[in-house]
Amino acid sequence: MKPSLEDFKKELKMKNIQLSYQRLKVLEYLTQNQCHPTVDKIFTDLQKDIPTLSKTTIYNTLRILVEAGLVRVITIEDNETRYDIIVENHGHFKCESCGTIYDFSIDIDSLTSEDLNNFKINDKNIYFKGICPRCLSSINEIR
Amino acid sequence: MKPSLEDFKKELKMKNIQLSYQRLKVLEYLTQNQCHPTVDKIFTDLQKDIPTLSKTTIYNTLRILVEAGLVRVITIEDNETRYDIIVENHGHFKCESCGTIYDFSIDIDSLTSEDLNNFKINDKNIYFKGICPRCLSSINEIR
DNA sequence: AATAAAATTATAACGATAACAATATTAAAA
DNA sequence: TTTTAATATTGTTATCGTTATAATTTTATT
Repeated sequence: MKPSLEDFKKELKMKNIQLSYQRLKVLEYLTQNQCHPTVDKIFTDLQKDIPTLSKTTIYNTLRILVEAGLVRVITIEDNETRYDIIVENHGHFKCESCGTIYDFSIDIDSLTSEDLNNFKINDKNIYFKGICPRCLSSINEIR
Repeated sequence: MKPSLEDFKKELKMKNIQLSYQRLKVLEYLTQNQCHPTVDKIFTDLQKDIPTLSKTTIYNTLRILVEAGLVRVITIEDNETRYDIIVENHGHFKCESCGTIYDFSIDIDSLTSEDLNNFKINDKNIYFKGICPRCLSSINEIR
């Protein structure tokens, strides 16, 4: 079951996290744009609505949302940190040609290794890299 | 079968990449220290042997080795890029307490998702986060 | 309405990486 | 072997994402 914006609001209230106008907008943005945006993209897009917006606020808000467990950090490339509203476990595929990040379903929970028997696992991440179908077909057109 | 330093040398020769003294030292370092070092760690350690060493050289060398397919970039945290000599497919576990990165064996090749049927997959990565046994036991000692 | 607490903003600082030009080293040609 | 060209290394500077800090504004509390 997909959590709605309302669910997220309730969860923040439960955790005693104030929902300021800016924070609300960031949360709205993340639920409506599940494209794993960077800080810069979020900032640029929201600035159109909130001209006084500061980038620091985006960083602060995201940190708070991550700590509250509503948002997840996606680290695929070292120079671009992306953010994902947490929906369900899934993997990420990054196209090396166009840069788009795709979600894909995969059963992460069942992933285990005997080597980690005595480890406490808090977080599992999977990401693939390659070429997406759109870029594959555009390469074929050129030939 | 584990590739040796000699194997790597041959591979570089085949790819027409000159093996300068600095590059050799980096390669040696990576084969002897499979602890997923950062650029800074490599630089600091090698500087003891090569006082004139420049950090730029480390960056250049690593880029070349990555392009040649001998070294793999490990991106777990966005603020620390790590490097791994490529041995075989395995996952990485980062301890959130002490920061150590552990390898663990896992069958990455068999990981697939129907969602990616039309995608060309070049690279698969798995990393977990949590607490390692050593840190777990030291926490217990305190209690 | 007054006060305290928290959030936002603007600015400056920081650190990792990349760009650049100058120097040193290696490889190739004479 | 000497000369020349190509490549690698070095040191410096620039860039960019992120964080720290202080001032201002907004929100909550009395």
